[in-house]
Amino acid sequence: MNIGEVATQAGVPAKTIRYYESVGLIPAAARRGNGYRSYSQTDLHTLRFIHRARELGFSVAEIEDLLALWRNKRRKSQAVKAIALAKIAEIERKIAALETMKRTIRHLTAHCHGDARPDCPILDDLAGDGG
Amino acid sequence: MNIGEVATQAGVPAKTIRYYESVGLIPAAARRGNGYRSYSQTDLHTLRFIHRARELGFSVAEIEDLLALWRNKRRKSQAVKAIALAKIAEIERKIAALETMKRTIRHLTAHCHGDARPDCPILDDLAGDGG
DNA sequence: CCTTGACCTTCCAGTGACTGGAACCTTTAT
DNA sequence: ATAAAGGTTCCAGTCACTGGAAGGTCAAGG
Repeated sequence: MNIGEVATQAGVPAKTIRYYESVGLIPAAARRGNGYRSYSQTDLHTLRFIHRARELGFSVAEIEDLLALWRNKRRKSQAVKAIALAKIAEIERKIAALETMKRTIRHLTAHCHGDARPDCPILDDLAGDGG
Repeated sequence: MNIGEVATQAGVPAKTIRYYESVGLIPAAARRGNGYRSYSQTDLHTLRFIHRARELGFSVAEIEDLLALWRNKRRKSQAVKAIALAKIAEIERKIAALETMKRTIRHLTAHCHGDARPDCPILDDLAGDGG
């Protein structure tokens, strides 16, 4: 497969695949006589793995670890589970931070008329007049 | 005030204040004879406004709009409220995406032994074997 | 007078994970 | 012959800083 086809099949832009290669997340692809990159089913499988992990919020660095574990038939499942649980904790922290932001902004908007008048407690509060 | 003091008072690193100036978020500060930047109470007030808005997840571009509205005594409060409500919607989208990630990862971990054995449904699922 | 240290200045480079675009080559179809 | 669609490389930009180098300024202490 050329890069375009594997990109379509894996759901990852061709440009991004070249980027993954450049940063060493995937090994350098084999080349055809014309210099085009050539991908196998295994490469496609790996790219799909990466795509799914990225969707789930894993960083490229974390995916490197995950890929090493995936390829290592002797890995311990606890190593994988630890990464997943840490990611859940991180997601929960992010959600909590966003909930706090949301509550605060909602609170600000609650007292703003939202009409043609200039009076706006949102700006006053952002300025620190109210906290 | 020198940049260090206004930085402490506003809760924004000096480096970040110079950055804000360089990207035009704040006007170029007045300079003393020795070339040091000099800040007024108004500048401090603006920096605090920016700090608080950043904490609440507003981008620098959005803060530019908010600052323009803040300075404009004839603004309509609906313009401010619209930005705030759009931000709430954006935060809600982010939270929903994170919740989906969390549910999926939690689901993956639920079937992984997490022990010394290599068998790991997390990796199998990431690879697409199960979805 | 000299030094030390804290503060200030500028500018350049790096972060994460791409993405856009230029300039060019190859293949396929018309 | 030519055009379109694919491929190649490399450089620059995104966002909001942050780190660091190399140097100027200021107040206090010996």
